[in-house]
Amino acid sequence: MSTPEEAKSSDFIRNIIQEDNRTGKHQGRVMTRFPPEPNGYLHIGHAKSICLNFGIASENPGGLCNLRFDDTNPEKEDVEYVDSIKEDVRWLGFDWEDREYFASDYFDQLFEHAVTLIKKGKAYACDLPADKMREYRGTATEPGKPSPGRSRSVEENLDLFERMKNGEFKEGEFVLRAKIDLASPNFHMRDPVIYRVRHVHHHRTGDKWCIYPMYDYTHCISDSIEKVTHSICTLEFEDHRPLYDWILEELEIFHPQQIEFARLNMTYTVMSKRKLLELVKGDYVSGWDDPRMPTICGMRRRGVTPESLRAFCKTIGVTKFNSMTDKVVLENCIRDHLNQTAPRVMGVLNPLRVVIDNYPEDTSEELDAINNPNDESAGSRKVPFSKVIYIEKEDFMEDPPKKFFRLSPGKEVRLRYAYFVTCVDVVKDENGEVIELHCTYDPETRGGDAPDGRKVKATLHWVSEAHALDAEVRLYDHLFSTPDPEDVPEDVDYKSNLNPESLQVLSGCKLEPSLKEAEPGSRFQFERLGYFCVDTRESTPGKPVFNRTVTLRDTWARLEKQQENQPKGK
RNA sequence: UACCCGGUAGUGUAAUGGUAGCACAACAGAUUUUGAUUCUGUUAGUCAAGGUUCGAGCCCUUGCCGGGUAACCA
Repeated sequence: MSTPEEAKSSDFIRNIIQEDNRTGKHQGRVMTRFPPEPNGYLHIGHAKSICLNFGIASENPGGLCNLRFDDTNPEKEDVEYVDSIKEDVRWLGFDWEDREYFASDYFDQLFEHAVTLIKKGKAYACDLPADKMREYRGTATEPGKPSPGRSRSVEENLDLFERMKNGEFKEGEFVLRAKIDLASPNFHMRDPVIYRVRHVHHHRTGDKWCIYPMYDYTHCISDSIEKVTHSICTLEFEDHRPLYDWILEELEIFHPQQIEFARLNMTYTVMSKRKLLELVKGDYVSGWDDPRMPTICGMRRRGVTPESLRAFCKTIGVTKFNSMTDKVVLENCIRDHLNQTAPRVMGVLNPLRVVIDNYPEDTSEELDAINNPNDESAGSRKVPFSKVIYIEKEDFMEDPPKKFFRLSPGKEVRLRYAYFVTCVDVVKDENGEVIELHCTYDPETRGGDAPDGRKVKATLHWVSEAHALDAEVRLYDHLFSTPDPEDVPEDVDYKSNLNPESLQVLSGCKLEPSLKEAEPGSRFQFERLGYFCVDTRESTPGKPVFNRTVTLRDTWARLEKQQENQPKGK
């Protein structure tokens, strides 16, 4: 028996591993790794990779997944990113125990292996400048031509590489190249650079090195050192696999299998680190953790749960096909989990004052409200009710269309957990805008049921004016207004697709008083509206701030939209 | 352009030569003190052409379409 949570999910990668286990390829051992470069914050695409790598490890007996920082480019990397990555992986619910590695920890071994390659005549020092090297590499139809350094002797190469390490050369003066095949149709095999000179400080190794290994060279050896059995990466590395294999074969060391899968694309957002960094640096968003960002920290701040992110990753699957996942799939996973776990409360975002004419003055009463209909153990709470309350502006229409069930003159509705009320008067300001309603209530309907069995079509949420907690509420919409913001003509910047209305800040929202004690980060369902959480950065007891994580499904809004689209409706 | 990879309902994915299934979306209905949730039902798919086979989404060939690669980034 298996619960839905642990239901088996299979994909082509898991199938390969299963087959390897069956044939005893690695004696049943399964070792994966999550290898981020610490040059940015993790986003939901990384979550897919994290869930894949850690998930596979946990599904196999004795399986392990390492966290390894691919930190071979000190110019772009920083400890700030290292720390955030660790926090995000942990928050997502995964544990790498003591297996926290850095490619930079392997710099000595990497150097020795390069010496081995040189001694085998499989690597050489090359002093072609970058632009010349590009030229010498050839084109799609023409093979590359050998650089002058290609024929250097082993001794000379050994000496040159040693001097590169010792800092005798300026940046760009020399590189170390693998000697493979200048005529290969695969450009990565046309004598790729494996070491370059960089006189820069590294966030971990300090000034010890002035030569740094390249990704292709570093990654396969790092995997090998860690005895990774299955090295899972994204599709753009497919063309690198022959190089990955070549290096390990020449070095005659443990040979992991590289497997590529399609990275995640999602509608209404961008996923490239470069673009996300641009949005942060250009102040298009408030930071990496802006709740509109697809970053893990952004979604965390928005109120998304790790459970729903994991469920999402399971839902989208793993393939080699480039696809675009609809954002509603994510939203659905979020609603799914929050619906089970979030306590219900009442909050009015756009308050409309309602005076209940026949309710006694200077008194109030406490009504029982259920905390979570999906979780009996969540219990109930008391909500204060009094003569003046607020309801949502949207819940009243003076001249309602046919299917509008909510409040309008003469209509009776239920106030959730309270009473039936009937609208008897509408107060307007000089502009004709409704500013206050007068209602009467039926004392017999206390708690929300009519003893005479009469029904109402709508139940409204409300907050007592005298007891209300004032709060700021931030409503978020898609960061971009088009489903595929990167799909722009060549002369157009993707940022022109930024949604100018992605953030809406509401102040003077009225919340039920129980929310006074809400901890930063805690999540609630505001009944009939959506899921909200207390902002972890800017909310204070004196000035509470709530973020809307996601709306509830809203059939009425959809109907309204349909009517708008065909104004000829009956 | 050369090379590599891919193409299954609107979207995301199963089917390892043997009944094309699931989820989301959409639509219709039931229930409902959240127009939520829940439940039921409906719509809708193998890129194309040829070949192999008793049998092809799956294998082969060609074409079409999409993506990737051509940094001293990862």
